[in-house]
Amino acid sequence: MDDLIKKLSNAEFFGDFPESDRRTLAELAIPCQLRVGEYICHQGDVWESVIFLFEGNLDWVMLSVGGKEHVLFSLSPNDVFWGHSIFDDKPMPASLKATENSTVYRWEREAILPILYRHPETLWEIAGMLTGTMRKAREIIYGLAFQPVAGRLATLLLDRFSDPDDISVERDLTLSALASRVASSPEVVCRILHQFQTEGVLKMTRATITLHDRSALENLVEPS
Amino acid sequence: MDDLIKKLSNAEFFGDFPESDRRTLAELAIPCQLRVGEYICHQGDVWESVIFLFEGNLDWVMLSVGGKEHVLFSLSPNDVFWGHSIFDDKPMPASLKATENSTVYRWEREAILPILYRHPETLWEIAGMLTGTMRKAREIIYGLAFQPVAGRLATLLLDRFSDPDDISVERDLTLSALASRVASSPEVVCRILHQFQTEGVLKMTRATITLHDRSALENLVEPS
DNA sequence: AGTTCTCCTTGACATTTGTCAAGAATTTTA
DNA sequence: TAAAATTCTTGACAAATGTCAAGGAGAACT
Repeated sequence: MDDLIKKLSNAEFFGDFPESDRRTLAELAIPCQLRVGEYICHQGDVWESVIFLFEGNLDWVMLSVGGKEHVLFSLSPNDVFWGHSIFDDKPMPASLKATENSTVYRWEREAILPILYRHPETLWEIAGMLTGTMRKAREIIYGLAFQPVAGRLATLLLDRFSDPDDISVERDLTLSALASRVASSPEVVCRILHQFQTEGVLKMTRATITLHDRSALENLVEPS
Repeated sequence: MDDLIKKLSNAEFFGDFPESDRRTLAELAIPCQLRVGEYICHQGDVWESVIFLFEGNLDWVMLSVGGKEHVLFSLSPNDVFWGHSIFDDKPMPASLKATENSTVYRWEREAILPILYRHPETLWEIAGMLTGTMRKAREIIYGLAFQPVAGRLATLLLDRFSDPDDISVERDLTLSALASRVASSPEVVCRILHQFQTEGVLKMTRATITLHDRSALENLVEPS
């Protein structure tokens, strides 16, 4: 419990609350343990909750009628996520799925609203956060509308190699996982990665990917 | 001026304000006349404004490096649009372009904030509106990630034929305009429309499109 | 009426992407 | 350690889409 209060002090929105409010929050929090593959919210459900990801990793994933998945973004420890339904009472447009065993604390809308009302400036922060999410969505649309799979994959890789000094990263995502992030198939992703390797852009082993030519990837993003 | 005040009373957000605040808003409003093809805000600019579309039509359009355009949605008369920069001071992710000669009233952030602060509940409405925009974005991503061009076009047509009784609509969008809404090319759109016609789904003349088989379009949306 | 311009239409072709299938490599489970 | 399951890899092929080019049809302008 004290652990939660402490973590909340570094969280978005709640970090600026007075200690007493964080204590109240911690008392009201509903803890949830999720195993890999489990969902905390399902696309289509009305889900009027806020969650704080204590530990683990959650993917925000869209499911198609045909059974395909598209992962739009991930939540990392310390992230706060506001269910869409809180703001408009409508069903959730995607699902939250655990990709690791995760610990989550959840608040129902009715529980958290009274606390929120004590901090009107938080509403501005929420508007800012929602705007940020819209910007992320815009980037995804841009990629899908204007870029081929190779370009989207390049963007994804550059994101993984965000530290300019780190030339090597673990291959912690399977080809299927990569594919569901660039809206393609594992086979196509496999081919493109090997093509990158052939061109000397990177080198793969089963466990790692080593980047040899960062600028080649950067040029792939936004070519034409 | 009185005309503006009257129209504002039917607008989102401002409609619930007391008359006096609407009057203040009208006084602070900066009127803008836009001719077809002109922009009121450019992708990349920091644009801390709110606008009210008095008359005309604006497209929210994304520009690619390669010069292509993707229209995500349109604003109609009486719509209120909040520039992203208002909430996070960052550059706009897309542009607003007039597709008809339009009359717009604009408020700078600093002008409108004091009024907004008098109505805290408006911030909830804004959060709801932002959530609605995110839902729209989600639909676009869904279309791009999971549906072929024909499916996206079917969605667009069904939207135009929203009234079940109206079997005929004007062809007010050129093939290029249609293409930029489904992220494709005019040629492909042309072919698909003619294919629809061949299949008896609809009938085109130069001026109108007549729908003959609504369910065929509905089945195209979400096939697999 | 004629010219100019934009838009529509179509064919042909290249490129990209999706899909199926099969086998190899690796990891997990028993 | 052996068996089972998953993941990776590749080839072959089909389908979807993009692009170029050329001509026709209509609208706008002079």
